[in-house]
Amino acid sequence: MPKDRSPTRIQKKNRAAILEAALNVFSANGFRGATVDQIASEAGLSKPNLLYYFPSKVDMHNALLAQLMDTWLDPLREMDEDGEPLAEIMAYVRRKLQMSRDFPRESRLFANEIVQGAPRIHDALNHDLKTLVDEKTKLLERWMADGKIARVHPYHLLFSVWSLTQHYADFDVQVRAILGDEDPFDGADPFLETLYLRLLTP
Amino acid sequence: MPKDRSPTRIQKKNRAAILEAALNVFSANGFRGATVDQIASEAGLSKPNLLYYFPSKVDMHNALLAQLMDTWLDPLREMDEDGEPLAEIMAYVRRKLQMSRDFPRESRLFANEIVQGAPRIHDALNHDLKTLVDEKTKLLERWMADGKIARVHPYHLLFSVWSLTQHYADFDVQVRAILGDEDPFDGADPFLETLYLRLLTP
DNA sequence: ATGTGATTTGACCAAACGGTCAAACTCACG
DNA sequence: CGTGAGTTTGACCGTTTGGTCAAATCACAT
Repeated sequence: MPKDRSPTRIQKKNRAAILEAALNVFSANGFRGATVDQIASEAGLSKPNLLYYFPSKVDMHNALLAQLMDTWLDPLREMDEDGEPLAEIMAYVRRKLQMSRDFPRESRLFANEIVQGAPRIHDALNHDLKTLVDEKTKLLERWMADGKIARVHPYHLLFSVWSLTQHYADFDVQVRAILGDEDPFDGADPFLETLYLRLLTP
Repeated sequence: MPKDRSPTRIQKKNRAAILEAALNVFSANGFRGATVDQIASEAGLSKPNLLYYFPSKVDMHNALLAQLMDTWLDPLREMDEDGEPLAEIMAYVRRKLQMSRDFPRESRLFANEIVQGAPRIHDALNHDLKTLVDEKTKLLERWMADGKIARVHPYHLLFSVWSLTQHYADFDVQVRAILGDEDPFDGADPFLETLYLRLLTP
């Protein structure tokens, strides 16, 4: 087992390679669908070598989810109470859509986990996510009370942002089956712009 | 193996029980995450007995997906070109949301399949779905050209309906983590009503 | 009741799985 | 170069998995 000391050059390289491979395999097959052999082969390492860096399959999965949770909530965290309300929300939507474009595997990792009941991240949902969401919905409600944006159910407003943006990553196969060669994001960007402008302009 | 003749009373009962159990297990764990033993135990039958009715795990999964594909596309099929455009679309959204409420397991079965690249229903997406969608988007474009509804990208309009409605079934755990005791659909219904009214009113 | 086909099951199998371990190899550093 | 820690692996283990099979039981038409 690698020591707790500062990681060696080799440790850094291999840990990164393993997490990269694990992300590919977990996001494409779900936790139970992924096999350690598959991750090992994708990382270019032997199976025992993998388990030398991560004691078990669950550990790899946890490492990915933990590392990801923060990144995933960042776009919402950045919504600024001092900014122009409508512009802040539109920017949030744009950041979320950008994450679906740039990190589709991460999005599918979450989707897999949540569709199957989130057995491994239930706590994070009820604490980290719930806390942040409650803070930001208060902000949204203030903006609505001030007449800066139209009145809608703030929780469902957030749900709509999540579902509309993550759809392009999670249901990519379906989207491409319909669109053919057309780049999904070329159309998604102006569509969401229009949608939220019409929905939220007071 | 049961004969091809007209199914006996016992065959009907057991096939139904198996599909019901399989739907529970597949939708909660994905294809690879589900085990035949689990389905058998949930159906109250022995494993060999299960495989007497369905020759393999894949066959159970296929039976579910095939049986489901039609049901799933029905709400869109019912969108009537002779109806009032805006009302037709709003009714479609309501039907889709109702399906998320009434058939969350079916929704998650699809979600699991598509998030993981739809390996088993690629063809159905490219034929059945694509054909129906192309037919209905032509209708939407006609309505837009006639000024009956606002101009938006028709494909992305359909994506938005799918993602916004199915979100309540597929991401149920997350939605409930945020909403607490509040019934998700109580808020979803008026929210989507408002959203599509504002988006599509010309 | 009896015979025939439909139904059910305990015992079993080979492959795939997550994980272990001792032995071998490599690297960095004095 | 030598040495000790860090790294790698082939062989192996127990369990789980999808699936098989022969034998036993059941349902029902005659």
